[in-house]
Amino acid sequence: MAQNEKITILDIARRTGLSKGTVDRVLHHRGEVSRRSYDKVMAAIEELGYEPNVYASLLAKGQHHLVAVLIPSHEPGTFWELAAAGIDKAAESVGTVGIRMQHFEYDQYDIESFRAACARVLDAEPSGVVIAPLFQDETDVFAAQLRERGIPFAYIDSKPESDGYLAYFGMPLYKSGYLCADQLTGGFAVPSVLIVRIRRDRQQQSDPTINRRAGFMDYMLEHSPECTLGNVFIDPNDPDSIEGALDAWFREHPGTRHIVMFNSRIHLLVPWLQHHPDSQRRVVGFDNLKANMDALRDGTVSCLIAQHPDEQMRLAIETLSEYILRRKLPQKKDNFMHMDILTRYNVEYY
Amino acid sequence: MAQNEKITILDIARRTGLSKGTVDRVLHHRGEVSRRSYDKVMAAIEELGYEPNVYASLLAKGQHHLVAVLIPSHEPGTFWELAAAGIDKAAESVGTVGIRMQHFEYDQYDIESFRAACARVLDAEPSGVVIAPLFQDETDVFAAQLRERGIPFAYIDSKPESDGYLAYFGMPLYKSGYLCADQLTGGFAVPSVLIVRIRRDRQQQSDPTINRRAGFMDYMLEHSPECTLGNVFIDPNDPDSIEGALDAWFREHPGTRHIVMFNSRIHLLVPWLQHHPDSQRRVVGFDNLKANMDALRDGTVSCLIAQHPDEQMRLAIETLSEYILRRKLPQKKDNFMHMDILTRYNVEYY
DNA sequence: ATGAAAGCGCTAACAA
DNA sequence: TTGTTAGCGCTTTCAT
Repeated sequence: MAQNEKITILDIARRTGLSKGTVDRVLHHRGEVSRRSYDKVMAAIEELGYEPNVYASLLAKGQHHLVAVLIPSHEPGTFWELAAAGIDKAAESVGTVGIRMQHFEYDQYDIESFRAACARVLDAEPSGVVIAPLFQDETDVFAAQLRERGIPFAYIDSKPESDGYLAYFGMPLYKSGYLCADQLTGGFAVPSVLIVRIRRDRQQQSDPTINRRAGFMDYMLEHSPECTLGNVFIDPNDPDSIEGALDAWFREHPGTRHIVMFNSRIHLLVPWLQHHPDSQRRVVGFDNLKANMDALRDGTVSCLIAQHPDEQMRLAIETLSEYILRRKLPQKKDNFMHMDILTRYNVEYY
Repeated sequence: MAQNEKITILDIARRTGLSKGTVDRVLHHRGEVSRRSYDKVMAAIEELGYEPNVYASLLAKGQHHLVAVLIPSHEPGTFWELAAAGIDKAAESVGTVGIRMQHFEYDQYDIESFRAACARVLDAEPSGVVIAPLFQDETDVFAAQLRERGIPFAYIDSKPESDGYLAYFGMPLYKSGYLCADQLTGGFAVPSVLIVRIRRDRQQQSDPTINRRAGFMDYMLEHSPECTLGNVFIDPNDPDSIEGALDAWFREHPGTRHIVMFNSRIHLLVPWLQHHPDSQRRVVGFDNLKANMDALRDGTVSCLIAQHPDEQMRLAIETLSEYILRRKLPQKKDNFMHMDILTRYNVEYY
């Protein structure tokens, strides 16, 4: 792969009878070069098989790039905390190549804070940015601004409809719902399933789980058409209401043995589940939050579908780095990532 | 994390009243330095928070390190082909930091070829080596030779009892058997299970799956104590014998619905399974070989337990690189890696 | 449009 | 034991 002989710009300068300076100019397409010289240099590069020495280049320009990461603020124990952890991992691997990272957080329930964070990102003049987009329209606006400035960007977790991004890393949502249904039912027909959902108040905030729910529904339709699907809405900030809501539902439908949630909050059900044990019950949720994994370990939750958000972050950052440093485009633009099935028997090393 | 000011060896030379040369000497512990100077330099380094500039270093010494990878030869479609793929991935990430990779293959059924490969590795004078050890004793011998020469090494997939390695990356074998049993039975008691094994002829070749089998047995004992476990041995090179062996077994035990293999060869059963369809059957195997994943997709195999051997390889190489370049020890020496559960609903993006 | 030359931070050979 | 110095290959002024 790598050339064994080390051809330097000096070699190609000599070969063409030009100087290092001119060679450098054509190498970086920064004009001020006669057509004739340009061609000669290109020919020599081709002929000699020149490959730039990255270290020398980096050393000489002493330049450090900045990659900005724009994600919802990550309180401990939340999904975004996991993603944030990926920043540090990535920093380790690309930090050595002259890329620094800075993260900018916003309140996922406050569109204004998102706008403000975008502005701060632009002020920092990054060479690239990773975006976890929760507000569709605002993200499009921001993406346009980035494009205007020629700043490459990548999405993680989800992505808006608009194009122009360098890469996307995330879970295939529809299929995750399908997989979830299979794990919940084991492939057998079941009489009824309880879907627990978060009550979202107001706002254009799109529900990120609709696609997942659709996949789930389709699986059930195909494999368990007789199944009754019940919905219960809870308020994550009011534990009592959760107990109440579940009590109410089970009073009506005591036979339900299958419970599912499509977001990362399955851990909210743990208290109720523990007060009402049922060895025949199956509970499936999403994402490897600590609280969720604990519930898996003690058997309260049967299965979790997870996706290593830190890996997605790392990949996004590395892809961006490759592009920034060497203008290398990713192999695939849309990278749908593997969905991990977690049970009590394989959580340990996750 | 990263220092914002760039402290160079010149800074610390000035600070201590010494020269760059001396600073460099203490930085690389290459003696010829008075105790007094040494201390002063160390103090200054600490104080100023000096961090070496990797590019400058790499540029100056123009040296490229070699990491040797010693694995069984990887015919297409085998487990080791997957591991080998990780070499290229790692090459991408550490290649930019002055580390090249070279792999040395051996015949996993021929101890002599292993010895020969070891010799070739030593000849190449690598700065580090990754070993996939299949021959316990010979590996120990080789490890000793490496230690003698001060060459760091890491194991992947499995590791011998002896110490002295830098790191290990692999699957927790015993637990993988346990997990496998859970996936096979779904947690329910089952009447009988057929275990298909590879007939190994002669040689001290340790069976890499014994631990896995032990984990499996223990699970069954706990959850399905009444279960009958049958063993059938097949010869991977003789497809006809496979059909014959299975036919024979099922003639005697027509009620068996659970089949498992503890190595990566579950795909060998596909022809037989397809000729004898049974929608109630569950078949579980290991490793994400293409043939296995195909069988998963078409429903012949129910579940695969996999481990991304390419990731293990990548991690081993990166860990070695960190050590070679910066003498940085890995956080954990023994890295038991996550076991992935693959079903037809989540193979697609694996 | 092109060339010359001064670094970037570190290494290593050579002097002292 | 320590200091000096000439590169490593590339970038970037500043002349020309």
